[in-house]
Amino acid sequence: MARVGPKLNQSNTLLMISSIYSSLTKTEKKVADYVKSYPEETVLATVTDLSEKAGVGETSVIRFCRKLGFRGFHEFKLSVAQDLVDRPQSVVDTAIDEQDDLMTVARKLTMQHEILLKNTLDLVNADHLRMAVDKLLAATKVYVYGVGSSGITALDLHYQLMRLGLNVEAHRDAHIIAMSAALVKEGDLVFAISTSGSTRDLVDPVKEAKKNGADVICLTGHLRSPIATYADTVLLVSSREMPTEGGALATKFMQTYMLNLLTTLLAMKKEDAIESLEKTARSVADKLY
Amino acid sequence: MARVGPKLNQSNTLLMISSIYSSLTKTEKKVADYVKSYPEETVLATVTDLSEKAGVGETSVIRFCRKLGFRGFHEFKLSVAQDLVDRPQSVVDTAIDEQDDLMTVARKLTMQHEILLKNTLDLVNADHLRMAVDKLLAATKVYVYGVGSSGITALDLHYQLMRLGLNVEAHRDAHIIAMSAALVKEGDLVFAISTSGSTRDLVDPVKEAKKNGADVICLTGHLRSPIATYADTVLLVSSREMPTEGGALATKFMQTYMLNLLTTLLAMKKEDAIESLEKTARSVADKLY
DNA sequence: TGATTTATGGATATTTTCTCCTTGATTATA
DNA sequence: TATAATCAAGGAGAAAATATCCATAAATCA
Repeated sequence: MARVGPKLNQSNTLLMISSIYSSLTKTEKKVADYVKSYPEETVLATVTDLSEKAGVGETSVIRFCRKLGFRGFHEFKLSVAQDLVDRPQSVVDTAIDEQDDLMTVARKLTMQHEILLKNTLDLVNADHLRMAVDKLLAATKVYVYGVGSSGITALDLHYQLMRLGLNVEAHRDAHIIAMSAALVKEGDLVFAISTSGSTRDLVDPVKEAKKNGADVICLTGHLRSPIATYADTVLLVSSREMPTEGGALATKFMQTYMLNLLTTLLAMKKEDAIESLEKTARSVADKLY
Repeated sequence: MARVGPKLNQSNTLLMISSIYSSLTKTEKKVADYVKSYPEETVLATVTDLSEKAGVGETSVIRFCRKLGFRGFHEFKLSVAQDLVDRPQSVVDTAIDEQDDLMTVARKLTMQHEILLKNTLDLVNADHLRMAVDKLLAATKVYVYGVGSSGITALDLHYQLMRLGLNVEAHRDAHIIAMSAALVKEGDLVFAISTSGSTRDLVDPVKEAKKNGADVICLTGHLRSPIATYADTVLLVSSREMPTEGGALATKFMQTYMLNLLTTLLAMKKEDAIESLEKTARSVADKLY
């Protein structure tokens, strides 16, 4: 018979079976029935397995595959396997439900994170971002401040800037931040991280630092917050709370993204960036098994 | 080690190859390279074909498949076929160029992060994730360990678990980790974070902790790494080989995602989770302007 | 350096796929 | 109704593919 057949990775084989079902012989229909009922088992079966399960001869199985347009049993199985991959659903509600199973939660959470990413991209202000990069590269010394969850982000930024070879110091103790800010000089850069933008322990030191002549960049989720008012450069991340709960989760994630963006741009602009990265990587190489 | 390996129709095999790439032998890497470069050809090839194309013996091809967790070449091909469905995206297409302007970099980086998210979703092993959640909730005390960049992630996890009301402690000093691990008891849970999975300062304490009867969860980018071998539960995130090519950035980002997933699931399963979150939020409310 | 482990591929065994051919059933035709 | 012609179906065994075993080479260790 003429080869009507599907090319791998194109049409839906299970559907195809239905469409030619009426043109199949009695025996071939048995095969078709089994395959449609148990596609997962079919994918793992051999010709002999399938012929037994369907109650037909092996030859009939092969003929069935040929009739569908495949070169043999092997190609047929490959195609059924591809049908089993769940394709991305177009419209999905990403709100996590109490009784969602684990993988559903994972999928929905991934989608939520994707949406957050897109939102933050919309919030990126090219001028402020460029300023931030230039100021970081120009600064005599960079002081990163943050408390609570943002304090940990401050450590992340410190880690990344240090690896790029910048002169940087991070603090997440309110008292030490206050003292540090009292000592900054012109040419220094303060990088304040605060999700709310209203944290006293950060707002006061930022005011102090500005008075002392330092430049101030802030990373926050709220544009109209005290800290954004005092800062010279504002990096904004999406602060929209996630449906389930934790704004904290979303915020941390978006802060990480923004730091990556910043680091990437810095690495592109700083000549010896790659060299610094390699040096730091080598320095811990012998700590591996 | 626990078999995390790929179940058909679940994880992304091409990605899995990248994640264990460093643990492959020279010959096996040849096979991996060919498969990653020509997945379409691979799906239609026989063992002999593939061994010739890759320039290795047939046996090495079979061994390669087994190493990935498949029963044989057949299952391996089936899984690669499934990967080829509807996945034209790759990080390569969004490679950042030297002369890209700032917003282009931002857009490309966002895309890269989206792809990373999807990739890590493919790597999520439901069984291990469920185990991780249950063990975290059941543990008398949770010890989070990490050094370097992963040490900062350890602080993040500590922050999130603490807010959920768990009994948790985090360490990122190699000596203190070693001492802490020497003192863990049955009923305790060690949560080890290591991108490479080969960091001595973590592998040794993990061994020690296991000897002392503690359960071990690890968060790593490499499935076939020492730490994954010793751990009872493995949480895998998408990893990239080259540290200079943004590997470190990607890792931090994906670790954050995985922690969010874990935290979300914990919050869903733990009765007084919301209450704990509210309590901790109120406790810092008066620190705002 | 010699000993021991690990990696590798060729020879070969085993399994699986596929072809050939016989048999039985059904339909068409005289 | 008998006979020819066509078609469906499966078993036997050939062909092809996969997997195992084992000898050898390479790497690592003591």
